[in-house]
Amino acid sequence: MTDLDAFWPPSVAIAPRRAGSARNRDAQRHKALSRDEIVQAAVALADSEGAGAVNMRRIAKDLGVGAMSLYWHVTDKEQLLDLMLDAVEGESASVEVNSDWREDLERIARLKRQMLLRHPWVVDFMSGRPPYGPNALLHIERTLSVFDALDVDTRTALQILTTIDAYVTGSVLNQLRETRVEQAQIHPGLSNAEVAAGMKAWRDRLDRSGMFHRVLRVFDEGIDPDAAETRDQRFEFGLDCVLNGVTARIP
Amino acid sequence: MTDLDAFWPPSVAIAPRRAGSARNRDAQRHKALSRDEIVQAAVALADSEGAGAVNMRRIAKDLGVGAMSLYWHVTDKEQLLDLMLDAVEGESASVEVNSDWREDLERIARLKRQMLLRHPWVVDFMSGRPPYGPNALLHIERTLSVFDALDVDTRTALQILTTIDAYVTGSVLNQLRETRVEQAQIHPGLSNAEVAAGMKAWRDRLDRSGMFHRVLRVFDEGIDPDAAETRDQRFEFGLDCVLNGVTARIP
DNA sequence: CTGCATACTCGTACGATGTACGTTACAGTA
DNA sequence: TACTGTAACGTACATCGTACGAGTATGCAG
Repeated sequence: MTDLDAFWPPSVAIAPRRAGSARNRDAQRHKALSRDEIVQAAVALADSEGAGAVNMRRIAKDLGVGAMSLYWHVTDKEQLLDLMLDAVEGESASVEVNSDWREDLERIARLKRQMLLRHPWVVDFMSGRPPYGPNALLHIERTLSVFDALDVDTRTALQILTTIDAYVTGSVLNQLRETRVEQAQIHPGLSNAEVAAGMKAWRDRLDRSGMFHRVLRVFDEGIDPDAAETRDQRFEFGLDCVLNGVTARIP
Repeated sequence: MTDLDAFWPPSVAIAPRRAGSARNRDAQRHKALSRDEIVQAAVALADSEGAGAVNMRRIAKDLGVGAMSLYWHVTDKEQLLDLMLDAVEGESASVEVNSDWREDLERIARLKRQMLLRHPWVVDFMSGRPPYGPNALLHIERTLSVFDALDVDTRTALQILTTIDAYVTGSVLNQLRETRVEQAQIHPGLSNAEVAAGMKAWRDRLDRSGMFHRVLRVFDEGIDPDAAETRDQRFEFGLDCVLNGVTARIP
């Protein structure tokens, strides 16, 4: 595995990894800690306990080391988050690309969605973080190859990719807003009947105000905009729209 | 102005506002604090100094009040963030709707984008928060009216709206990833030449690895995927794709 | 073997933050 | 005057990021 750290853009200051030089790394193999290990422990923690559980002391404990030991390998918690994000981007960097551009773009979109659903904390950390880490670049390189055989200029190809990416990201973000509120709701331990009663009371309040005729139609037609069963299908609906629109840009 | 608090869904526990009853509110008018004031102060703070600056002590100081006074009107920081989000959703709730559905949907999308760019902290707080506050409902009600004269079933209408919303949100999120890294970069005070040199060195590193032929094409064609000048135009490209795809769903 | 530099590890401590708890202040009522 | 409900607030504590510097292990030069 090549050292990908060299491929961070200059706008991101990724300090060189502090791991021992090749000469003495053998001699110190009994030392467990390395930057990659820290990143993976942090990812595992975020996966299992959510973004909120990610703190330096806890990561250190999971690794069986002191909290401050981490700071030899990463400069910051911020940098660690950057590394975490790029690490999971690597999961979809080797997506398969065939000859049918539409199928390829669909596969890329679904793969990215699955990645985001596997690591829901990504959307919590994403907002202020550099978008072009090494693995993200690998992913872009890979997905650009979809257009190799097509007569599409580079700029358009890139715009198509970012359009799809925007849809996928936004879609997962919305989905997570739904599911997390649901999960938070399980906690108080209400019976199904109580939940239904709560919904009905809400519906009636909206009704009495007279301001929500159309929203009530959604309600009364039995459409649950957050229904878990239709989540994939709703994603596919939007993806289909986006790709249909993209078709016009591809000869 | 009606009291919109009644319209929060049952999955969200919004405690009744603690403001004095109508009877004695007059008598205590000299007391400054109210929930709305707190929310507005928090929004103003987030607007001017970013999501990171939002903390209870600071909000209280801006209001000239003790930190713990806020907790009479708000149960949580979490709840305050919920209220902040819904408050800014209200800004686009009264979007104009005319007869041309495509123009309407474009206007709605642009308005939401402008709102998110005006309040960039929204994307920082959005992820785990309830999506259907009162103002969000008003917005949905309003935008559903686009389909009034069209022969589109409710479910499809809703899916079209969430598709567009997903694109807009994801697009702004990606844009903010770009701009924030740029702004962070201004700080060290490098000269233009130094920045260019850094970019060139990065390009050469990518080149030497031989793994990034297509990414380098983007580089060498002078395409800056984050160029500020083309940001609106890139948004419009994707929006156009999405709406073209939506057209197939509308008779 | 001794001394020393390098490469790490980690304990302590400080400032920032959310907020539980209890107290204080004041208005209205009786 | 005494009592009650509303609201503001001061103190204190747990949790977090991390600066600082001391401690330890290893390899090497003499």
